[in-house]
Amino acid sequence: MPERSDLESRTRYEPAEVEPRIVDRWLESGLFHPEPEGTASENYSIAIPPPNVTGSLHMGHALNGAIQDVLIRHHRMRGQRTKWIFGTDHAGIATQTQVERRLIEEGTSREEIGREAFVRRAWEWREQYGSTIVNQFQRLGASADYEDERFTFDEGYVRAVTRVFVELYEKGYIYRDRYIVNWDPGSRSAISDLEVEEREVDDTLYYIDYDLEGGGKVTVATVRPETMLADTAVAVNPDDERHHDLVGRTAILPLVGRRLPVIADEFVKTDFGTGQLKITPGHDPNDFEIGQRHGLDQVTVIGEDGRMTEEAGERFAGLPVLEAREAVVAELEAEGRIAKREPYRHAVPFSHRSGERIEPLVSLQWFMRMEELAEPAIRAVLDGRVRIHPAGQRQVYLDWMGAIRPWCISRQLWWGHQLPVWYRGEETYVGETPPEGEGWERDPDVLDTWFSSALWPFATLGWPDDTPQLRAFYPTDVLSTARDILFLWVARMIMMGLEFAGDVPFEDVYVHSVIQAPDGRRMSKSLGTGIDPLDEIETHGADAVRFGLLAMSSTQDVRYSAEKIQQGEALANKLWNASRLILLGVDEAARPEPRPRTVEDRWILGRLIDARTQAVERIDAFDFSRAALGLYEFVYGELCDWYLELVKPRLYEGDPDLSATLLYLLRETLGLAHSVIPFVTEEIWSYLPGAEGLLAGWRFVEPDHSLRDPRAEQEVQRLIDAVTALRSWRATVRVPAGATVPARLEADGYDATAEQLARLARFAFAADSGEPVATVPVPGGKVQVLAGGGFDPEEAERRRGARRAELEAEIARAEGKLANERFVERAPAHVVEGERAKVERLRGELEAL
RNA sequence: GGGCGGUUAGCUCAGCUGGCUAGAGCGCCUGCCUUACAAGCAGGAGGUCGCAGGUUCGAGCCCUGCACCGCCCACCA
Repeated sequence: MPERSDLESRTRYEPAEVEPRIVDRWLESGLFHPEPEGTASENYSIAIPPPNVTGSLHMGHALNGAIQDVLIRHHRMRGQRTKWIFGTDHAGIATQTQVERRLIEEGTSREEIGREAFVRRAWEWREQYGSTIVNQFQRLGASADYEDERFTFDEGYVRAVTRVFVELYEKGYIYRDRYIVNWDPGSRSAISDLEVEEREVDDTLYYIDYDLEGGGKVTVATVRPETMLADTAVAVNPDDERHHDLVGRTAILPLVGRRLPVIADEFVKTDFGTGQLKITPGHDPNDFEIGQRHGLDQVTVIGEDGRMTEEAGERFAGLPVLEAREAVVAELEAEGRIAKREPYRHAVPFSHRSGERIEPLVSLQWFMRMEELAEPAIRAVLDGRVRIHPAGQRQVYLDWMGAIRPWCISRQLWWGHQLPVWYRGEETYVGETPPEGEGWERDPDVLDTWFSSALWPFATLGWPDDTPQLRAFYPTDVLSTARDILFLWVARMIMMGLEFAGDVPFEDVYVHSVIQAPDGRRMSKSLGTGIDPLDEIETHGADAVRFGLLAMSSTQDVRYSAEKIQQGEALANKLWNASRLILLGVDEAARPEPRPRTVEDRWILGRLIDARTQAVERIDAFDFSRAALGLYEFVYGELCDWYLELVKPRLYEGDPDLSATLLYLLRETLGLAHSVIPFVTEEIWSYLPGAEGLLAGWRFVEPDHSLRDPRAEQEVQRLIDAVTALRSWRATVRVPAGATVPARLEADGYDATAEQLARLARFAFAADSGEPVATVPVPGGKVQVLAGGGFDPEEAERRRGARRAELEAEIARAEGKLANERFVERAPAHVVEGERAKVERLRGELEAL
């Protein structure tokens, strides 16, 4: 049990000491693991975007973790049965690449040790590193259901993946085809369009002459001369008058001698190059389609190993692509066929995974047709069953879904869900269990990682079985994620959820900011711009990092702000020290209970209700920045700066009602702040008299609106404004900080607060009728400063003059408005009224001066 | 090429459906070790809201054009 002496000695909150033991207490409590009872509509659930099993926490995880945890803790404290579905993704390419790298370091390779041994190594890798990211989420304070952790290779999960594949195959959506794909030489696998990124590259554009049969020539432009070996046609635009006569003729492919028909196709641009285009259906996606339109042959001269094939001819076979390019150019040069070369900068596809340049090639792969699944997923967003925030992302989703293309789902990897497909001669078998009979061979390919991820919200809950978990937590409530996987993952979850789980997978999609480096560049390890959230947690505390990230977050991308983290750190420390003041000062027997006795008591109870109401609204609206900053404002600007200062004398005297009120305020504030800064609030909770169990498991009660007292709130606001005015005056006229200023209060509305005003501003009010030496306007009147208080009369005069000028200018402005008939006529009454009231107020102040 | 978002204090950002003298944090200046916190407290300076037009009684906010910056999508070799 915490000791009072600890509170006395710990004048500074030390997150690094506190947070790890709080994590342990939470995990031991079982609070994060709900029993699957009730219905999904009454419960609250979120499925985490599963991090890569061997990954580690980056800033995006930290932000998204903070966001989801705020939602989860908030709803848990509002009394809902709450489940944060947690687990990890096998992350096909990423994990396989890491394991392969290790093998190469050991002087071997995946080919050398074979598939079985490789998969075993990958599992070992997972055993070794799989807990890292889990511990890191725990360190962040994420209150996920770790007792029910899922992995995309869990037995049940694999069953779900297989079931979905087989059903989609049986429906005819999944098919095998020979088609041009994005071949990633780095991972030696096909990848989907979404895993390709364009990068600007400096290339050379070569102009090559091809002879025409019967005389003449065509000149084609290309950045990849080596692919000419696979040309099967030359094309011109049908409307290009320069080349009309060429259509139907035959060109001779240099170095190879193949006869190439000259065809007409709309794709060819008349204003690029020569308007004559070499057609290479085997190695260019556009040419592939042109080839299909015209029934051209596909020749493959580049193999999956990135080297030229036998078909390239014996001079080139076996050469890596770049060497082949040089060799081809050299031979063309020797034949005098390079008409021109020019430097050329253009966008080229690269693998998002391996970073290598994509090699488009024709390959036999499994594809999934998407239109049928997209249609209901579009409708779900259009009719609001799924709401996407911010709204701009909704249109992006709809546009992409409306133009959806087939998805290449097979990957030539070993770490993944192997296709449930077997072949025997010409026969193909697809099923959840292996086929009967001899001689079947299983397709070696695995599924795109995103295929299994698409099932995450329901496969984690036990689908395809009808489980209590599914009934209690599907559909989930919110999916929070980064923009870059809106198509890759979110859209596919919606499609799969509707098709297989019979409902949308979540009702709200929150697309959060991308946190950029402080200089605006992308945060990345390779650029050296990455900031490790765990380092930040170590130095500033998880509360600070959570607060800072939430305060930074926005509907657009934001730069990482060290100041916001420090603001969070300051808030945690402030709350800790405010709690020390309260806990060390209250009666030992006191228990939390609102017992307002004074105007400031009534005022702060009203402020608390407002703070709480706003927090709920903001969190419900996914406005995390304002939720965090609003909390800061309440704790600093209202509770600490004013209320605690106001009640200190009563606290030192020992007022039992105040003790009860203070403990109540502290308890409610801890509850209010907990979802944002869970650690420091939990730590303080452990010292709070009358607090039972863990704050993480505490249930909010609805605010008691009968505690509101608008008049008291007004009086205290007036007091605050007056104190501020007097402090400002004494600072500018150089009253010594410790001095008390003798004065007479000539203002209304301070019956209950005059004493406080004098104390906080260090003035002494007397009924003295002496001649004032200076006047300070305060709301409702003025304070007449009497002789005896030392101040700088010149400064006082300067201040008075400056203020007078300000007031006159503002009064003139407002009166100008009011003199404008059209304003009085057309502006809403309350605006006009407000303007009149302003003039009156400012005139009052001017007169007081 | 198409689309989306941005440009507000020295820095990072708020500013909701147009309406008090445009705000916050940090930084800066001044003063205070006031028995919760000096990583604190109090006070202060600092902004022609990217540019040019327009609508309106009234524009940081709405409209048009322009200039930069960022992101997404897209099949010019």
